[in-house]
Amino acid sequence: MAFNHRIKITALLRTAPEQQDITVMGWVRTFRSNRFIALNDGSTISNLQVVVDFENTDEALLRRITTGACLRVAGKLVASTGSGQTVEVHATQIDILGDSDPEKFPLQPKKHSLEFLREIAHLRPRTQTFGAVYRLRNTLAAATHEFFQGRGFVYWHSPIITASDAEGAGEMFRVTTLPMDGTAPRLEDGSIDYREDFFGKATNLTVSGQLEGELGAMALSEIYTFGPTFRAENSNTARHLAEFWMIEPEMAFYDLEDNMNLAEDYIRYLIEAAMSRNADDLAFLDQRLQEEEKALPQDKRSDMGLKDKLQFVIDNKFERITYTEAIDILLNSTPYKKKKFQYEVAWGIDLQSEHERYLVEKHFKKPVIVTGYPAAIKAFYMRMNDGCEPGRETVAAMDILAPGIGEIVGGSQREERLDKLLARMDAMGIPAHEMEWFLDTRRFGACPHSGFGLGFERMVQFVTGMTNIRDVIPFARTPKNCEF
RNA sequence: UCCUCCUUAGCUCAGUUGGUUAGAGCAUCUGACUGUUAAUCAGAGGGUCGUUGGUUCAAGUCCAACAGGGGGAGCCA
Repeated sequence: MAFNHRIKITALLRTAPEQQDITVMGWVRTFRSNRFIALNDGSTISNLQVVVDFENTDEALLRRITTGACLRVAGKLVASTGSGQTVEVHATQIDILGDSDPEKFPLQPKKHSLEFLREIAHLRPRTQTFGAVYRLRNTLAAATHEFFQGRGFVYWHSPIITASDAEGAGEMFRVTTLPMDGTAPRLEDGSIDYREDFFGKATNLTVSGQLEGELGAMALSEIYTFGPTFRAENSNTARHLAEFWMIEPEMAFYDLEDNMNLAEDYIRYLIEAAMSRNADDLAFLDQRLQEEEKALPQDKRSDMGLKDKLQFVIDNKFERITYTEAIDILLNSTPYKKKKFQYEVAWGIDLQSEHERYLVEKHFKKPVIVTGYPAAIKAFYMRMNDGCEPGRETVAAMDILAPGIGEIVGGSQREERLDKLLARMDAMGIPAHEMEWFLDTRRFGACPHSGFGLGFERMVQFVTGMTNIRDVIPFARTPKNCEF
C-alpha cells in the first residue's frame, strides 16, 4: 500500500470539520501541556493543532513528541474550542516517523537571530520565516515562467560552461579537469597548456547567459533564460552571491522603451502573484518586519509596511528618468549641497550606492528606471545613442533601481550595427576574433533587439523584505562559505 | 579587497576604573499542573569567556596577530 495517503495541512485548514477521519504528516513545532501539538508540513505557514488524549496514551510515546520530531497523525477533524484556530485534529493514532533529540535539536520555539539560522541553513526551512521566504521564492519562479510563457517567449537554456571570457561581467570560476598539484601540462613559456584540458581550451562557469540569449532571440523572436550564474568576485555584501539565479529575456524587434515596458510589467506580475497566492506568508513577514523595526530609532524605520510597499509598486508607474536628469537631481539635492555624499557627482561618473539610494528612497520613493548612461561606463554590446554631443556619448541602457535593494534590473537595447559594435569592442579591448559567433547575428539579418537581466534573489528580497540576500536562497555561496 | 563593530551556557544577552566562586531570560532535565497558543509554577544540570601570543601580582575586561560573523563601501544582478 502506498505510504502517502495524507491530506496537506494547507488543505485541511480550509476543510469544514465534520468529525471526518484524516491522516496528516509533518514536523512538531511545539508540544504544549502534554496535550497540544503544533504540527507543520511546510504547505502553509499555519500550524495544525493536534490534540492528544494524553491520559489514554502511552507515556513512552508522549516523551517522543518533541520539537523537530516527524509524526504521522490519524484522527478526526473537529471544530476547535480554543481561540487560536478554527479547526483541530483529535488524534486517534500517532506514529513517530522520526525522533528528534530535544537536547541536540537546535531550533527552539522562540526567536532566533537570522545570523544563527544562517549557520544551520539545513534546518532553517523548518522555521516560519524561512518557510514563508521559500514558498514565496517558489511562487516568483513559477510566475516567471507563466509571465513569459503567456507572452509566447521561448524558455532558452544558455550554457553553464563557457569558453568566452569576453562577457565582461566579472571574475569567473575556472572549470578544468587538469590536475592542480603542479603536474598539469605546460607550454614552453611555462603557462598551462589548455589544449590538454577537457574542452581543449580554458573554460569557466558562465557569468551571464545574455550573449547566447541574443542568438536565440535572433531566431525565435522572444526568449528568456532562467538559470544559475556564477561570479568569483570577492564581494562581501548583503546583496551579492557567488552563485545566484538570473532571468534574462532577450527580444527581437524591441527598442529600449519596449524593453522597459516589459520589465515593468514583469515585476508587477511577480508582485501580484506573490500577493494573491502567498497572502498569509506576506502577512507574517510584514508583521515580522514591523516588530524588527520597533527596535530601530524612529528615523530608521520605513514609512510603509511590506504589503503596503508592494501594493504601492503595483499601483504606481515606475519613474523614468535619464542619466543626465539623475545627475541634475543629485547636483541640486540637499545631501550634495551639504557635502554629505562620499563620492563626487558629475556627468560621466557611475552612480554610487549612495546616489541610487537618494534617488529611489528619498527623492522619488518608488522604483526608478534610469536610461541613457554614458557609453564609457557601460558594456560593449549596448546600443550607441544617435545625435549625442561629442564627449557626451550615451548608450540605450536602462537600470531599474528598487528601494532598499538597489539595482534589480540591468538591460539595454543591443547594438545591432556591425561597424559600430566592432568599433566599440576595439575601443574597450574586447577580442572580436573570439566572438565571431556573436558577431554573426549582426552579419546575417540583424534587427533592433533588446533584453535585460533580473537578479532573482534581489527580486525575492524585494518581495519578502529580507535585508540579506543570503536569507532568500536555500544555500548561499559567498566568499569563504560553501557549507551544505 | 577596504572601513567599522562584534565573538561570554544550546539560543539571546548582562558582566562597573583589570580584583576573590562569571550571571539572567529562554531552551534542556526532574517534579507539579492540565483547553494550551513561544502554556504556567518549583527545583536541577549546563562555561577552556573565538584562537594564539603578550602586558600585569592579577585578564572575560588592556594590547597584538589570526579565525569567524554583522553593518557599510567597491565590484554587480
